[in-house]
Amino acid sequence: MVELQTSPLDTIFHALADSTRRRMLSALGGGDRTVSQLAEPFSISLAAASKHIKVLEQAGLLRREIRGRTHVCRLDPGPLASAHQWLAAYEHFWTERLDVLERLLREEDARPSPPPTSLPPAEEGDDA
Amino acid sequence: MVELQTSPLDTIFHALADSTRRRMLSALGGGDRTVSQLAEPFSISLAAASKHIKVLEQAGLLRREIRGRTHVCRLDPGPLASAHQWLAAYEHFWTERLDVLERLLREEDARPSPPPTSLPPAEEGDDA
DNA sequence: CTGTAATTCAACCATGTGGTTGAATATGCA
DNA sequence: TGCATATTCAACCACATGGTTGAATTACAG
Repeated sequence: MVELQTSPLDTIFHALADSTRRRMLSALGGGDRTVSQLAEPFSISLAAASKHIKVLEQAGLLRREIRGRTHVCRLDPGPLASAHQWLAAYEHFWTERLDVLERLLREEDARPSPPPTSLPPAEEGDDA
Repeated sequence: MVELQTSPLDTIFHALADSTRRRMLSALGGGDRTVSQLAEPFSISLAAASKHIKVLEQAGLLRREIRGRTHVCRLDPGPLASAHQWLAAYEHFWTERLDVLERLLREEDARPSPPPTSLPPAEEGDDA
């Protein structure tokens, strides 16, 4: 496939698509953690945990400060904000449910094919 | 690996971790679309597009109504709301940046290892 | 120096992913 | 009936993913 164009959002969402990594982020939400501390709750090898941490790091969700022989990891919320922002574009779809119903009832006649409403930050500029 | 426990959030974030699928969601934001309509902007086979749509469907992001020989797809924003909500737990990390700085400056002495603050909807109950 | 602790690296494995192509399955239309 | 349209299915391929184990690297401690 060779995937020549991987957008930041691809990487961020992929990093979030694993519950081990999400729980690591949760832990980091409580403060800085070393690699071993992040790995501790899971019954996987340190090497496996190290790979997960690298995925988070490459998604920009985690900054690493090497202090002697231990690596201290800190949450970087920036990419989470990006993801949150992307999702926010769809917010009205789940918040204005009753509103939509109301609007439908208010309309004089039903349009057979409604003109595309289109999202503000979407279509081509989706990954920008 | 056999992945015996896949959480909904795993599936949702995985579905979002592909720009083709995100752009399909964008299109659906503008109204219902058939499979061919969703596939049209992309230079991939219909079979490949069909697979993407199935991923979105299994994540619950898309509902399909079979109308004769065409499948009409509709955006289901529910799972987007879940993802948005999960991210919202981290919102203060990117909104209260200056606040944190201020708090640090206000503190009398630096604690060497700060007591874990812990996130409200996180840790074990991350996927619930 | 020597041992141990923290972490990564490298090689390997099973399975998943995203793509292809060609055939199958309906459905609509003349 | 017969053909075109819309979509999926099945088999295949290259590569990614998440896990393992064992060795390498680096730093602290006696």
